[in-house]
Amino acid sequence: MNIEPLKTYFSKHILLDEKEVEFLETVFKEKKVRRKQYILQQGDVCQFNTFVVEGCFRMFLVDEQGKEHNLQFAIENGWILDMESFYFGEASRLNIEAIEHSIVYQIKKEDQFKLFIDFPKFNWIFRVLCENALIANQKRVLQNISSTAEERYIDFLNRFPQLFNRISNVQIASYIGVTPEFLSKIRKEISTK
Amino acid sequence: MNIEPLKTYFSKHILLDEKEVEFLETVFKEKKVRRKQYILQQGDVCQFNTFVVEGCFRMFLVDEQGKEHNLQFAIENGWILDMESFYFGEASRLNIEAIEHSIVYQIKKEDQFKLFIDFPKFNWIFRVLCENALIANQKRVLQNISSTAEERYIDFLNRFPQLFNRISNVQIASYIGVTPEFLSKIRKEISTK
DNA sequence: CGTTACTCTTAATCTACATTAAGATTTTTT
DNA sequence: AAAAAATCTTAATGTAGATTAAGAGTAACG
Repeated sequence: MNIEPLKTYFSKHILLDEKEVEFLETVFKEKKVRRKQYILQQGDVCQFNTFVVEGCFRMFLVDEQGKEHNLQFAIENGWILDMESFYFGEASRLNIEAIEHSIVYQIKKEDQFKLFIDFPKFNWIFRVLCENALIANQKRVLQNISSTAEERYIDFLNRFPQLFNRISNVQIASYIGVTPEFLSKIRKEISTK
Repeated sequence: MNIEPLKTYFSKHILLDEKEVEFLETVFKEKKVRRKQYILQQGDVCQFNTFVVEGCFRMFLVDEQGKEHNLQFAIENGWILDMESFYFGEASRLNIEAIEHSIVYQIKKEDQFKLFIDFPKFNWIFRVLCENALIANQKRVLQNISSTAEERYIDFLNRFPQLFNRISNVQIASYIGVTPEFLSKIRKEISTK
């Protein structure tokens, strides 16, 4: 399998030798996912860690009232999975849906462990990736408990400018934690400033 | 230095050999911190990753209006640091304050890297610790955008029963993202149910 | 041991955001 | 190209939680 995009991605973090690239080729599987298809449904166990080569995904929770809440988006060069379900084999409460026709590479838990054990370099990379994700997540928590919806929206636009024209305001509203109606109001206020 | 508590802690995750324990003894430094003392002040660079042996800390942000927002608590066997500042050497926007008289072990960035490089085992442990922290943080984000303050409070009590009698409601309110007055109202409602 | 500093509560008023509903517009599917 | 589905907006009304203020209780410190 041709894993050129993943090779390019990892090369930005660390130098890979031939053996490592070869191993990546054996453990990652390519998958095409059409718009609106799910790669994880609540109730199922998250079997794969997913690297997005092309396209766009969202991971969301459906609450008791049936409302959806977006936890994360992932586009090119991003990773997406329910870590808890993936590592602990528990049924997931989350869904991952393609927002656009997409191409992903997926790796199974056992292969990821093999990767960490046989090539500690990857354990290092994934630690760093996880730390960066945690830093970003902590900022989001702080923002949720200290900022207004307008501030959160403006910050979202600054932080994910690539997403602005790719996803609907309904999805952005769900990510920053407001209703689409209220986001519409915010956008009007901003535009008349 | 006697790092028995840290040895015990790591032993729960993985078996340590003598060389590793020796190394831990050379890189971790004990520090006593009195109640209300800061081990990190906003504007400074976070120089240490801190393991709590005894006592209790909170990490918080002070917003433009001077209000404090608690991002994290740490008690016995917990870690606390501003990762972004620690790894990237940036000035921190966060504060870490002792809520009780405490004892901690601290490690500097260079030593932590040495630990990761010389003993990949620790790189593994810290990846796992980080993944667990990320999982917990993502749950908190989801809760912030999908649950009421009352639900968040009840969940806090269930998740951190050890903290309930150790920290004030003011601090809990700041963690779940409401004012102390509103938390008081919530508590009243719960008690009359 | 007294004093100072926090904590907790109650209540009145205020505001950010939710809900409901409805119509116009755009996008997607067939 | 038509039909169906989803998006975006506006506006009226409702509510969770903030603000302000004030008093009583508790803990901390010199």
